[in-house]
Amino acid sequence: MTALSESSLNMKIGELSRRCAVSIRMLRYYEEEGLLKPRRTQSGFREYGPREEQTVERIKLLGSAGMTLATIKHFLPCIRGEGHLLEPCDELRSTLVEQIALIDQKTETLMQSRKVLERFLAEVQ
Amino acid sequence: MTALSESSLNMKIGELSRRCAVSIRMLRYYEEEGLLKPRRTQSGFREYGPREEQTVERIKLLGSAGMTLATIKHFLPCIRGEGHLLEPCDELRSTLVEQIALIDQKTETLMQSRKVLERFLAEVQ
DNA sequence: GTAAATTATGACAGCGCTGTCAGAGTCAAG
DNA sequence: CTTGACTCTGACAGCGCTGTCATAATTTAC
Repeated sequence: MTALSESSLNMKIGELSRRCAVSIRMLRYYEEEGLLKPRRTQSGFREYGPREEQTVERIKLLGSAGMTLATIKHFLPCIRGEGHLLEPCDELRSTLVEQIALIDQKTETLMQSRKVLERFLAEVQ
Repeated sequence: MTALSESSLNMKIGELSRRCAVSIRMLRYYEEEGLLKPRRTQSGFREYGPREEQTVERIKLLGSAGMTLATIKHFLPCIRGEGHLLEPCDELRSTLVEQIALIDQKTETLMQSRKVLERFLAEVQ
């Protein structure tokens, strides 16, 4: 029987992987890095529930914002619900500001690079 | 006598490093990757001239545009003078277009990330 | 009961540089 | 000739993931 339970209360890693579109490798890696702590069956298989699924979604969200797992791990406890923040944690606030500044800096670098390339391109025409 | 020749015709790696502000490690790496082929003294020391210095400058320029050394290596022969392109090489043209598209894509990703972070930040306030 | 699918752990590789360290030879100045 | 500065080669480490492979145990399906 293929496991396709809707609100899977105890998925094994394969199903969570499918549902979250995150590779099994990465799910194990999240655990390795301390972002996920699934229960285990007697035989040692990982068991994930909705809570873990939610955590993975949060990780994906923050990850898509360019945060490293280490940073995400740090602030995972500050996050709740559908991406809403829990504690008005000052540290989180300043980290967010830093991250944004970092992004702006990277963007600036990319714009510089683009200029250089455009200049080259203009010369090849 | 500290070597500070103006138009150094045969600099050793240390001087080129200073003049180009590129680490010795990287100069050797450029060579390893086939971007630079300095002469050698009898004892095996690398000797660089203005030509090599110019090459390094080009590498820096293209590198600042986000190109990998492999890509730079590929098109180094197409470049001349102060960053002016030599052969109106079609391949170079399309590579430049690709690189620009890549940059735009990265920029787009960064903007997405920024949005996510901004949204978070707004919620912490 | 047996084969196929799934899981477990651990380790190695790769991206594209970049630093650093070790061991040895070379060059310059005093 | 000795010392210190410089160079040589080769190799390992790290960034932050991410894939993959090997070996073994477990579970599932027929």
